[in-house]
This record gives sequence, C-alpha cells and structure tokens, in this order.
Amino acid sequence: MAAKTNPIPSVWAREPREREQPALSRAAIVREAIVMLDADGIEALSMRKLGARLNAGATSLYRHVATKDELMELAVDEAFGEITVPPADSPDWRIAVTECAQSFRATALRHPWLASVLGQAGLAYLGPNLMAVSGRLAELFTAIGFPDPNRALETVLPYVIGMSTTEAAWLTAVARSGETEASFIARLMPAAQEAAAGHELLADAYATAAETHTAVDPAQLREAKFNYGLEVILDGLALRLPR
Amino acid sequence: MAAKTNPIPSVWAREPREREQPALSRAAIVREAIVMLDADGIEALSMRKLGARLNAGATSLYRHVATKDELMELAVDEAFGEITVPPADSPDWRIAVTECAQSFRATALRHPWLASVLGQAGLAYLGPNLMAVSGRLAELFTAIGFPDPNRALETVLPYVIGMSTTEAAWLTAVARSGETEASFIARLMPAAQEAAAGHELLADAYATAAETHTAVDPAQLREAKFNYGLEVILDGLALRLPR
DNA sequence: CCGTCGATGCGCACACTGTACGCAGCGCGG
DNA sequence: CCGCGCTGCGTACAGTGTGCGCATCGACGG
Repeated sequence: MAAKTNPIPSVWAREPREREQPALSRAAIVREAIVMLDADGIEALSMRKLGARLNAGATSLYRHVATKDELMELAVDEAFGEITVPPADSPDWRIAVTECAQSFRATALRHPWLASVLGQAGLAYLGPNLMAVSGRLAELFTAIGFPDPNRALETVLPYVIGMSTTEAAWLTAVARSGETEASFIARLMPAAQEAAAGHELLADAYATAAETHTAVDPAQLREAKFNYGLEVILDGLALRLPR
Repeated sequence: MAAKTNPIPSVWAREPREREQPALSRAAIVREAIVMLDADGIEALSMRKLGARLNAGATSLYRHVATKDELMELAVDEAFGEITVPPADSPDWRIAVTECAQSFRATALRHPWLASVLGQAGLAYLGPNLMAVSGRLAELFTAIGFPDPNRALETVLPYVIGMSTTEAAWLTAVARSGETEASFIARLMPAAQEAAAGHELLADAYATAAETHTAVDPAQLREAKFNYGLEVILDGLALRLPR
C-alpha cells in the first residue's frame, strides 16, 4: 500500500508482486467469454480480446482450454445450465411442457449466440448441463404417458429450437442495426414490400405486419406467436395420449 | 497454337491472350461458392480459395460482390431456389404441406451450411427466391382455409427449420469425423451413455438408440422422425380448420 | 486508324485471427 | 536448500477479409 500511495518511479521500489486477480481458471474464462458473447455477439469474441479482459495474454488461455471450439462448447453447456425443466410429477403436463419450452426460449434470447453455435455444431455436445436437461426432459415426457416419449419430445424440441434460433437471429440483426426493434421494422418493411412485388398476399402480409407492429410491442407479438405454435403442437400430442 | 507447341521462352513470342474462361460473373461466383460450401463446409470457404477455383485472384471477386456476407446471402437465396411449394389449389392440404416441408428438409440436407447461415442471420434476407417461396407458402396456407394462415405457417416453419438445421448440423459433425453415420454413432454412444450416468432414462435411451441404429439405416430413422413430428403438428392444425 | 474511357482483374498491404513453441517466474515436495 | 511442475507470456506463422491503386482490355467517337 505504501508503495502505491508513494509512486517512486523505479522498478526496484515496487511491491514484490500483486496477485490481485483470482488468477486464470477455466470457470473464470468461460464466464467472461459468455459476458463478451452476450454483449457483442459471436464474431466479436477473439482469444486476444478475451485474454485482455482477464488481464492476461491471449495464449495464456490455452493452459485451461484446448481450443476456441472447446471454449464455445463449454459456454454452450454453461448456458444450458440456465434452462429449467419442471419435475416429472407435475400435475398438469401442458403447463409443465410450456414452462420448459419458455425457459429454453428465454435462455436462447438472453444468449443469442447460442443460435449460431447450435446451427454449426448441433446437439452433439455431451456437457453435464446439457445431459441434465436432456435427462429431465426424458423423465418428464415419460411420466406424461406418451406411447413414445422420445418421439413426442423430438417433436416439441425442434419447434422450440427453430423458433428460438430464428428469433435470436432476428434480434441479432436488430442489435447490429443499432435501432430499436420497432424502428428497425419500420425501416425494413417498405423494402420487404418492394421485394414482395408480384406476390400479392405476401406484400399484404408485410403491410399489415408493419401496422400491427407500430401498435403493439414487437416482443409481445413474438411471445404470442411462440405460444400459439406451442399450443398447436401440444394439441397434436394430446391426441396421442392414451385416455 | 504454334506458340504453344513451340514454347519459345520469350515474353514477346507468346499468344496475344487467352480469354478461355467465360470471365468472372456474379452468377458464376455464387455457383462455385455453393459447390465449395457443399463439398467442404462453411469454414473451408475463403475468398482466396474461391478465387483460385475460378482462375482469379481473391480480390477480383469484389468487382462482382460487395462483401463475403453478401456472397453468402446470394448463396442462401440460390439454395432457396431449390425448394418447391405445391400450388395453392392442391386437393389434399396435408399432402401439400408435407411435400414442401420435405422439400425444405431435403434442401437443407443437401446444403448443410444453410443451417449455420440461418442460425446467424435468420430469415431477414429479401432475395427473390426466398420471396417466391414465402409468397407461395402464404398462398397455400391461405387457400387451405386456416382462420389465421400466418400463425399456421409460423408453426410449421419453425419445426421444419429446427429439425432440418439440427439434422444438418449432425450430418456436418458426421462428415467431419470422416466415418459413416452408423460407425460414428457406434463410437459416440458409449461416450454418451457414460456422460448420461446418473440419468437412468437417458442412458437407457442412448443404449436402445445404439441398438436400433445398427439394425436400421440411420437416414431412414431420421426421415421417419421428421415425418412423425410433422404429422403431430398437422393434427394440431387440423383442429383449427373450420369444418 | 488512333485516342480515350469505363470496366475488369490483380498485386500489395493492413489489421486481425487461432494457436504452436519455448522461455521465465512462481509455489511446493524432497 | 535444490529442483520441478504449473502457470503465464512474447514471439511467430499461416491464414483471413478487404481497401487501394495500377495494368490491361474491348469498345467507341473522331
């Protein structure tokens, strides 16, 4: 402390060494990577910038992480840890499935880079959090009583993934534009209508979309859309439940 | 020709110039880019390699394409041109929807890089082919008679996108391994079972999956899974059709 | 036939990426 | 006390997208 308040400009007078940071660790690296990914998107994450953020050189990270791909894998699993799946003995199965679907969607929207990574790597990862989510989903869908729980799960999940990643990609585009979602839509729709020239119905759809989006919060519209599709699928699944 | 069979080592004796290639053009660039993407995946495409493939320097491409992102956008639209949508007056709406869903899936599996691009950029593109597909889909779903055709479409489409991109990502991982899909599964499943330790149901699912996959062609299993989920959704949508 | 001009291709250069390698310092066991 | 393994870092290399200015070409007006 003395040396700090009395800054003698000599290399010899400094304190022996300041191990201020809790050093580098795999957990700290992954945590900071997620912060950067959330803030600036996937293409803004580089090992050098990440190292700098941790008061470390770029190549120091490689003591704790084999490769950047592995780091992304760890980040994905970490994000999956935020997904909640209701217990298998939930009283109302539709509410239970809806809850975990919404949890998945919320996680994907909180971490829009997930969409990119899943598009490239799929679900071949085997991290503990991903396994936990898969396991709990299997339990839930089995307990519901579907004749083929896996098939049922593999109907809902693609829908949730598809909708969430599409939404996330959209939000990424919005974020890159620097505008609010509403103003981005307002700017995009005329171009869309022009591009849709020759496809009457489509142009009309864009026109009415532009109107509704100025009246209603776009985020609410997206959520309603998500829930509508989910209800459709749950109806379809209900037909397959033994009575 | 004389100069070629008689190679005088002089700059002055050579033929005036051979404009053998039909030169560079936006269409040729996009076409060759798709060939490379299909063959070696998305991370193998670089402007330099693409230029070399066209007997051109890397930066020559920029006379016809503003940026690599724009090139990808063009490639995506080109791929969307392969998707077929049945006419709006199809007799059986379930068959019609199934056909275009399968067409979408087939296209995504033929061009697995589509999954990556859609995950990053979403459907905000406005290319002519994408507009044409959207337009025909709108017509089809309107003609079917849903009370809210857009909502119906936006239920099926995310499912198709989610399942197709997941499958494409999986196939990409398989391709990177250099093995056949069956042997890749055989090698992966033990690891998956180990990772699923503590989640009984999941481990069991992996075990039975490993067995069935050795008995049945994995590609057929994937197709059946896709069709099952699609049927579920169509059942859910049918409930919303006015009788 | 010549001069000019716009379009096209290309070499160079810059900033940046992931990551392999070998060295320097630390804390700890013998 | 010595040595050793673990950790961080500096350097370096191959490769990326792309801006810039020059060389070359076909076509066209005089």
